[in-house]
Amino acid sequence: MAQRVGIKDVALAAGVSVSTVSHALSGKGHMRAETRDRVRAVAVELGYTPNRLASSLRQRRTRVIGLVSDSISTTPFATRVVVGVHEAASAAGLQVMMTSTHGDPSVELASLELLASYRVDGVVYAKMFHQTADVPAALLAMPSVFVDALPREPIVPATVPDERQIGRVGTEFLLGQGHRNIAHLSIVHGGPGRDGRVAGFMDAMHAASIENAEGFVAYSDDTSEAYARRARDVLTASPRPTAVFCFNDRAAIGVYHAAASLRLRIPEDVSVVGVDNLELVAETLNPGLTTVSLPHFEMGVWAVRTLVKMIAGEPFAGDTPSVVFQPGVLIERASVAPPGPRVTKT
Amino acid sequence: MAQRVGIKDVALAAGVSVSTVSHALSGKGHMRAETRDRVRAVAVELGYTPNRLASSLRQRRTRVIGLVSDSISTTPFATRVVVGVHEAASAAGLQVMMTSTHGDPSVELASLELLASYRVDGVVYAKMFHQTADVPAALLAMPSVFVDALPREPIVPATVPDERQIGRVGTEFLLGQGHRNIAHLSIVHGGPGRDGRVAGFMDAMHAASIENAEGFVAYSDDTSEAYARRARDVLTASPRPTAVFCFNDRAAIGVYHAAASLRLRIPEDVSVVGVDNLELVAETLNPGLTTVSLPHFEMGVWAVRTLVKMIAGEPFAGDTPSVVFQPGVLIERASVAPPGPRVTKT
DNA sequence: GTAAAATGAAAAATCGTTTTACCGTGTCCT
DNA sequence: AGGACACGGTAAAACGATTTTTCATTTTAC
Repeated sequence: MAQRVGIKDVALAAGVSVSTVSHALSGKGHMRAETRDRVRAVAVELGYTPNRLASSLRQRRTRVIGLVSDSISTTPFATRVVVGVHEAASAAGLQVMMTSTHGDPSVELASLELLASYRVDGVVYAKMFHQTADVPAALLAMPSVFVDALPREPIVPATVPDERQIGRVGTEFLLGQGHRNIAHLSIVHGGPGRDGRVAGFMDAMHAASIENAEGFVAYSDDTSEAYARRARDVLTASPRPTAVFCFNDRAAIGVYHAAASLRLRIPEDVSVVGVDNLELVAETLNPGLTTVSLPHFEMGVWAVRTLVKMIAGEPFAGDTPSVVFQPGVLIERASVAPPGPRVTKT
Repeated sequence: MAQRVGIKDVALAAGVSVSTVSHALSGKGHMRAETRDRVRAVAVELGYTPNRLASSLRQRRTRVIGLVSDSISTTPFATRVVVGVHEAASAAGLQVMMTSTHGDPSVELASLELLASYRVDGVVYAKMFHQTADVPAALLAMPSVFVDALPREPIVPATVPDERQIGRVGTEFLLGQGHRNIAHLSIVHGGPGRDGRVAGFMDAMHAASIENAEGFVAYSDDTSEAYARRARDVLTASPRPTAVFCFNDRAAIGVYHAAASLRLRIPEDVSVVGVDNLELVAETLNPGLTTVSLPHFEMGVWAVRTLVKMIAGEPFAGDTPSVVFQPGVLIERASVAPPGPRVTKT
């Protein structure tokens, strides 16, 4: 009882050699089915628990992947990536070792070295918002994938949200409901997310032959209060927009507050669409917020799937595209109605 | 370049034996400082990365702990536990391997066996809401701690929220603001969380010499809509309560909706206090929700700290209390004001 | 009937560390 | 003088598996 039972004990009890036990359990070498079954029976009877340390040491693979993220939960997005990674890893028979770096490069380096010392089979390198990032040298020593970040040099596969499509989808939904005078409430300090969504907004507006769409874009700081102030400007413009497409759900909160203070009803007087699909927010708002969900879960899944391929086969070769853009999908709730004086709430 | 550099290569390059390298790097055996430094220098020069698999195999400890949870993110609480566990683990020089069981006992068993095969030094067993749970047999083989769950038999240390204190704190805050007619909106199907908070509510009311506090408790299903309906009943009672203490933030949302539909202002006409401190919700609501935060982060931290002690010393002995109750803390926002006709908004 | 090939299982090497035992040499103590 | 002990270091034995090699039997082929 003192020691755990090992392959050696099983061998002894079954009256065979340790190599035979190893083969029997892994089903590798050829052997009589009778022997195999007997060995396996003895193993479960003895309560044998394999030692993955020994196994990994010998096989030079651990079936563990690393996940280094600059945050595991300061935003719900990070959490979704984490969940996606875990689910896909679990499906592939992999465990994950997660480290959080708080965006500190020295912590990040330490994390990567730590993961290397555990000999993880690969690492998912995730950022918590869409950006361009350098590839840490330590990453090149092992299979790795970027998530929500574009490597400055295309030496590592990456996946990011298709911001332009996201901007288009949100806008097109409003256009489809008959809106023509649509404002876009965006942010002043922005990266690929901001630019892509603005571009997508323009795409959709132009495709609907609406001129001068640039004029409908307003820029704000990224806090609810700033959004609320800026939204007030937008909603007091003349002619007043019948719908607002927001950079994110926080901006949408700002619009709700501004609308409340202006005694405008949502969606009767103004429709609003967000981006993020923060469930807690979208469902807390009254009425529920229609919003475009960001593909963080999907990015996490994609990341470990391509990591698995890289681990198995050629390291980041041929058919693996360098970067894949994941689409967002529109989640309909109750914050959008056709424009016009008629109230269309069911 | 083909192979990673190991302790052997360092030994060769430094002209010493592998045992000497091992001692030099770990600082264990006695040796001339000069030798030690030279070996270390060679190690960094060669870019030596220790192999924790080999080290763990030999030392019979991995510096990895397992975290098995029935969910990693279906609620923000689970996420907070995860963060607490990671932070405390990182501070103690431990890595964590997390598995999600979706509450399925067979998955749970598989998870525990998997973690055992990786020879984790211990495991944190977390549930996503306060409950009493059986101790899986597989857990007994290694140091382990329960989080947000009381083991049916006291053979494993555990930590849970101090529900009674939480109920008391929320209620006392309202009493302190001068409220006397306080309703408690609770849930019909409940476990320790429900009972504890109701008891805490009673405690506070009785301590304020308010009779018949039971009469102020209303029970609802745990959905926003049900809460809203029940809250309507509560807010149309006569005399109308001047404040509502809610079982959780979702119930508070229901109160907000009911208040809106009854044209009651918060906090001027009715004050509300929640429990959970779901930041996204509390800050989205208008006005911001005053609520009692649940100690999930702290429970995660406590769990790995006591796990560390168990791993180091005597397995769950003497001074370790069997279960510790973590207090909640009141987070003040804008949903509470003194009662009475006067508007006291600053 | 014998050589060659296939089979089933055991023995030995290996993965990269840590740890124990040990070996000289020199110092200190009694 | 002689034992104990510190020092600085090395060799070798673990740790618990997998994989390669070896070896003794059968089977198959001619």
